Amino acid sequence: MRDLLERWKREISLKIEKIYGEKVKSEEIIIDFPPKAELGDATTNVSFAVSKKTGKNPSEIAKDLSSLKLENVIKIENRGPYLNFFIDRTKILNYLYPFSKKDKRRNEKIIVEHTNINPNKSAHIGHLRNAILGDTLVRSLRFLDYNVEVQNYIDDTGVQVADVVVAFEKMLGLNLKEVKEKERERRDFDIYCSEIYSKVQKWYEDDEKNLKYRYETLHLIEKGGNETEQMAIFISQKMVACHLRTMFNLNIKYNLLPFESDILKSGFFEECFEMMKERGALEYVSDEKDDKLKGCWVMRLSQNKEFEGLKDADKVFLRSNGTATYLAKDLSYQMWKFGLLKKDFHYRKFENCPYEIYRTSTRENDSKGNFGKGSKVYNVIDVRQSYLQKIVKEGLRILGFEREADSSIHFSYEMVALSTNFIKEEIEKGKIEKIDEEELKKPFLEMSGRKGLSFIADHLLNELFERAKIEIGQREKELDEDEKCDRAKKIASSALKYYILKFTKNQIVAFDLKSALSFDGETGPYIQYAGVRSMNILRKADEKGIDVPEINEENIEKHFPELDDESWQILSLFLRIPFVVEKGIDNLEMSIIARYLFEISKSFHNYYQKVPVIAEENEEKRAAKLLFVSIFSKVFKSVLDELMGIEIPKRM
RNA sequence: GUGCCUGUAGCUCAGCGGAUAGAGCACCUGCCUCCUAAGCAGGGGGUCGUGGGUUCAAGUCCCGCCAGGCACACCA
Repeated sequence: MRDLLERWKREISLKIEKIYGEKVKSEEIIIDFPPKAELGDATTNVSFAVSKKTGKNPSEIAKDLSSLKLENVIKIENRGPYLNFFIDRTKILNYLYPFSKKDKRRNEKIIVEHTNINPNKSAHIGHLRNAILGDTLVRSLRFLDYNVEVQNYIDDTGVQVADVVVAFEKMLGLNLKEVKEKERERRDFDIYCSEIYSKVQKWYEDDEKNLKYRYETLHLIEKGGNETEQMAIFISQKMVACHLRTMFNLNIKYNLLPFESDILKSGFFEECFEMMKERGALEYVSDEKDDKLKGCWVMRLSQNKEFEGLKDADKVFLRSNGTATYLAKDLSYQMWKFGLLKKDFHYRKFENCPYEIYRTSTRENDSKGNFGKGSKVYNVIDVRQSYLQKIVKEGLRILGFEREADSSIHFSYEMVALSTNFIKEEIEKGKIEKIDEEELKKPFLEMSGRKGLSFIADHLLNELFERAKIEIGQREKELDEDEKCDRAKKIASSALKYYILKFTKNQIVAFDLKSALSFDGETGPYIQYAGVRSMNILRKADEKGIDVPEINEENIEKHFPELDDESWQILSLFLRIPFVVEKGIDNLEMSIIARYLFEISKSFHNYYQKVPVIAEENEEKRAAKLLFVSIFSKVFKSVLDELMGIEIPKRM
């Protein structure tokens, strides 16, 4: 399709030169899609550009240009200043998905990092937004035939996990064996850990003396070779397994789990630190100086225009106690992703996962792998970390890695907050503790683990699942449990994904349970239902012994001249798929893709209502319609799956 | 203080400088003997926060203002 449009542009450019003697380069010509289907399959407003050069009336120009002859175009209509193109329907198979995948993009590897949930808490709806946006980006890139590696970074060091260990060992007095038993008892181990993590925070507040356990524990974990370290490893592994399971339920998968502890042990930081020093990018704040940063190695950014006006433009890289800051770890990791470090991890399979996934390792006998070395890196991280992402990028630039700095893309999006209406309902149900009245006057509140303001991903998915089961039960009384669960799972997952994806990235999602649980209107199930309806028609045809023409060029040439406009208009929407996906990626706006799929569904529902297929009396026309439905069904199903990981249930 | 984001229908939100400003929800009216209504058709409902500017054309671009949110740690 893209090649075809390029050829059109060249033709249009030549024609303009021939008529007016003015040159409008083919790159300047924009071929777009008209706002309404009856206006054709493609459109251009090139007349305005010509008008600018010649001073002629744009509508006149459009009229002159409508005499063009373009490849596979059956009719060109001028409507006011616009030129509308109507494509030869019998040629659609050349441009329809599955497209001939001949792009030369395979050599390039793109790395997408998303999800990144700390292994001390359960996934909440904020993490869902991250994972769903990240996964849709990954799917879109793969759809356009890019080679993509998905990484889910695990921050298993630092106080987060240590606090859970303190909770088990010191607050609850459990040893490793007992913790393992606890894990076997509770399938929702992540939720249990979140709970005790929150309790241990209070435990610290109640008696400051308890804080000493945090540092003792941190020290023991760092030193290694003891049961405390073993417990920390056990907890983070199990937590990660829980997170992977939650995301797997949404059809979201990863290729590699880089563990922060491995980054530290592999010496990435030291290598990066040396390079930074060599480039003179770091400055040591000497102990003699009366500076609050004395004893630290800092990145001086105050001279940098980008960072003007900051309160404090010096970022600590190495703390005065000799440990690396988040910035330092992140920069080292980012460098590794681009293959800029000499050092590399070892790799081994991560067990406890329903599909094949690797984790980083520092064990000498684990294998070498072909991870990292990307040419472009997308980091899916919410907008609150923009500042740090900017510094990481600047770090690459300072080190002279201009290309890598430019190829480091922060996919930033707004947070998920809780709508106060929802919070009020939860307070009434006793699920959330009472909070300040003043706070409740705002439209939404940021989630906070400390205040207990959060909504757990698995709980939401469960509510959706149960609701779907009820709806299914109302429609089909005698359905076996397995089939019912399978359908409910697909419906719940799509409802959740669409709910998140329909928002643009800069819009704060003020989470509201009622709209999240909706299956009507602009929702995932609505989209799935369009697919189900197309299958219903085909099934009915089969039951009645009506022949559905096979999808091939011969049949299309034979039947499509009989095709009604309504059918064609839906197929015409399919022609835009690669352009829509590309636009989504260029703008990092996944809602474009989601809403486009909703638009297609809407046209099909409309068609289903308006156009009888099986009941069509004219056999020729019926064959054409059935061929259309068959194409719709196939393409729609594969596009939904590939772009959003949404599967269509057998029936709804 | 500096920077980023948001402001469009009662509510939640779409709207890459171009065709009559849209969708979903909510409300009202119709449509199940039909390819199952998780659907369809129709209706009411808008000074696109505000004041300037650029343009043949501005909800969209530029500047100012107002209102909300976020970020700027030896936390990640």
